[in-house]
Amino acid sequence: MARPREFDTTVALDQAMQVFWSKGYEATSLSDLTAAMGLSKSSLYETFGCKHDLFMSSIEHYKRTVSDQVVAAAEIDAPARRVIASLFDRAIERILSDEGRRGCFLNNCASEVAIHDDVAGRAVRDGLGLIEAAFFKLVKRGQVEGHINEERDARATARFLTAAINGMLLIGKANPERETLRDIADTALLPLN
Amino acid sequence: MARPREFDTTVALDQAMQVFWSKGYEATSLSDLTAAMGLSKSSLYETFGCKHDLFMSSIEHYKRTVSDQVVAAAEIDAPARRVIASLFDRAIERILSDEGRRGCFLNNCASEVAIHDDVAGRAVRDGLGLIEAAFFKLVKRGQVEGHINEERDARATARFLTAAINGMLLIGKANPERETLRDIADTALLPLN
DNA sequence: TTTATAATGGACCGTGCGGTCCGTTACATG
DNA sequence: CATGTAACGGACCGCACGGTCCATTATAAA
Repeated sequence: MARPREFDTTVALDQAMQVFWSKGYEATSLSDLTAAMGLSKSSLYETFGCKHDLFMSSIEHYKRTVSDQVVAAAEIDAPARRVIASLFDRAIERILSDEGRRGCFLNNCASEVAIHDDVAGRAVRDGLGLIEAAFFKLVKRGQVEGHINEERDARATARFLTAAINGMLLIGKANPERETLRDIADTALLPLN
Repeated sequence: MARPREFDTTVALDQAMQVFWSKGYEATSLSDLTAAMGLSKSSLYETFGCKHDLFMSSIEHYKRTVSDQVVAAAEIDAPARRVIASLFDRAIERILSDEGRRGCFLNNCASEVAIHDDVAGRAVRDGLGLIEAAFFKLVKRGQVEGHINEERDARATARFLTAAINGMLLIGKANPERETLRDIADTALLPLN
């Protein structure tokens, strides 16, 4: 009956997300998107709607990806405190790789559009909530395991860790130096004592 | 001989900075700038050069402003630890005010342009260095005064505080809730113990 | 093989962009 | 008052943007 889609929608969405992630919303043109996704404007509009719709879908796609990774990390069979430390370590390595310098997509979105774009802002807040939830779980577990100070409020600590890792990613964009990032990560873990 | 300038260059530069700060570089048009600055395109080009030149001047203007404020704060006649805490408090109040939700201009620039624009990136790094330097001074003083743990490395702590306050500002953009920000600030100060 | 159908490429549109240019204006000087 | 000069407003330019539309194409079903 119909000509079948020659492209994988999820793959295309991922490619769109990569572009938004690297360039930001405003600086991304439809040409950038169609080039990266390998389809024409008409197909893009047919499948994903307008630029802003696609942007929102990209955020949701990122949230899915991140939440998968973060849930996976939270379930790693190692002391929770170690897992938290390794999340910071991994973030450092990512910043120092060329690809990682673009930081966290949610972070970028919060910075660029969260104030002016309520819809995107809410999606970003939800996404950050996923990260906070993962940290919360880990902090709780770490307290049970005895490696994290039980006097700390787990919610407050999780919120802090979310802010700290995002702050580190941000600093890393302007100043991708291992020593600086190491200092930030090491100090950020002190409140766990 | 010549018709004198009817506007104050510094004031106009400040107005340009406000626009870039609120909207970001890409989303700011020349019309936005001329409207805010109260002059025409030709005068803008005559006095400030192209959009990117004006953007760089805005960053420098911000650095001057910030460094003034920050130096002033660092010199306040109060225990350094208290000054640090009040810097976080002030940041929280600013985020919760409508105007403050746009965060820190350097922070925004780091997020939006630091990766793709080397010149701006370097200026942003310098600016963050000013903040780090102010924290460094305060930490050192706090250690002498006996309110900050002397075992802490002052440089590492200053770097951490810079990342933490910027992380908090970032989270505040997506989630401007007092309780969350309070948690972040309180926990961020624990490494001083 | 024919037919119905939907994805496709690319021409096309109006708009607003960053940037240039020049005639006009208002003043400091003589 | 006359004149030289520099800042000014705004018309103007080419371009790329986001978005629309439709003839063409390839295929699954009959």
